[in-house]
Amino acid sequence: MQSKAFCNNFTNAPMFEHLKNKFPIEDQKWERYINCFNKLEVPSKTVLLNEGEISERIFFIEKGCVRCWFNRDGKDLTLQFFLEGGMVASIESFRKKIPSPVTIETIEPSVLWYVDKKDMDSILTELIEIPEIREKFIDILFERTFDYMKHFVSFIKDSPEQRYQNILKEKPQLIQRIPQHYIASYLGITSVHLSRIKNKMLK
Amino acid sequence: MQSKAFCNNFTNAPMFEHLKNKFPIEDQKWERYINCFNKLEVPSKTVLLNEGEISERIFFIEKGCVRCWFNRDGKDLTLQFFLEGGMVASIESFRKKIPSPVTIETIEPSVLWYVDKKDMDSILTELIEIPEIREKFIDILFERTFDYMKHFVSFIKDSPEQRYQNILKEKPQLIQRIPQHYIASYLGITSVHLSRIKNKMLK
DNA sequence: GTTCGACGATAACATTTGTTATCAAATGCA
DNA sequence: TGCATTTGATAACAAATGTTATCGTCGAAC
Repeated sequence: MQSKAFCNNFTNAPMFEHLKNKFPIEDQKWERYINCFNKLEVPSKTVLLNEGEISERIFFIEKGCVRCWFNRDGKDLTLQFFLEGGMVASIESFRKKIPSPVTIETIEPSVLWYVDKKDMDSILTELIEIPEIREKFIDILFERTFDYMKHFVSFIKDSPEQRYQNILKEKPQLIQRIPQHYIASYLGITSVHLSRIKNKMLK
Repeated sequence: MQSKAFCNNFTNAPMFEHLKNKFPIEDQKWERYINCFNKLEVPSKTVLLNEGEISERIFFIEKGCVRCWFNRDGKDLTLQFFLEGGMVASIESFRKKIPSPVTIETIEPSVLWYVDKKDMDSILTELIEIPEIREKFIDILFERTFDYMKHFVSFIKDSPEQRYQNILKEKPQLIQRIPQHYIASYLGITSVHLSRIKNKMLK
């Protein structure tokens, strides 16, 4: 009884509307899967995974913002941001059970749902047999890879100023919501230099 | 008759020993697949795919060395090198039938085998149904992604000098075989700067 | 053998970017 | 409200890296 109420509660969350649209799977299966999702409401600066730990959970973001970063000689280097609708884990650590190269941390008060690795593995094992879903997963994998490549290529072909303008054009929500020193770290420059760039762009 | 001789000829190539070890598939299937491979012997500086073209072939390297690069304001930016045993295509272009962001070019006289996209697609469609092979493909996909991430992370966390030393340690064959200005372009610096780095390291 | 082009080293100078320090404004919290 | 912390701007100086030009060597093509 309690489990059923639990389940209905989850089913109504916006997160699942989003997922159900993305993965059209029979309702019956969804009910089973939804029991593997755990809600987490956390304040800003909550660490979801520490650099060096092994990733045991994958997080789905219903509300808020998450940052992946690592430490290098005391400096804070940002690899990625995730917003509403995003799915985040240290995928290398999650897949290969090796220590995570990155820390995953909220930068806004956030509403998250997580799935434990063992649950996620069994869901995936089941779903991968369905050709349409399999195709979708492979697509997602490719898209992730292409995204990394794109970000990487932008590092070697564009100046920091151009990279900033790319973000302004393609992901303006990031500029609006994320503190500037994190943006600078994401662009691979110091916050002082980003200040200079913004100043120069005004003139 | 001719087709059979052709096939036997191919079967003996070192390339296929390598592939057969990597993908243990029944001999019968291999015979069919091997007919889709076409041998290509080319001199240095042969363009296999031009920036802007749509990738229609995937190349397997039996002997030689291949470079992926693109042009930015007349400058030559290198993304990757491939040596013997490597498999190269503009994967984004190959998968999505979009113009390739990179040029693919030999930098040594090379012996290659290529497979046309339509053949590769049908081979993959067949093989993806075999769970072990499917797992292997997904592994390969992940590994590619992790490689890109690693290379990318090294760009944001290491100095050019450290990146050069990483290559010296991890891929010394590249330093030995590849002209220095291509190495510089791969490291994201000018050849002048790489000269300075080497000079500094001597002292 | 001669010539031409590719490759690599080096120097002088220019530009970009980082470092450190200081201050002002905004924000969260008691 | 008021204080502490975070965030962002700016200046002065230092270090890293690019640009351009010159020169020497080596190997391939004629």
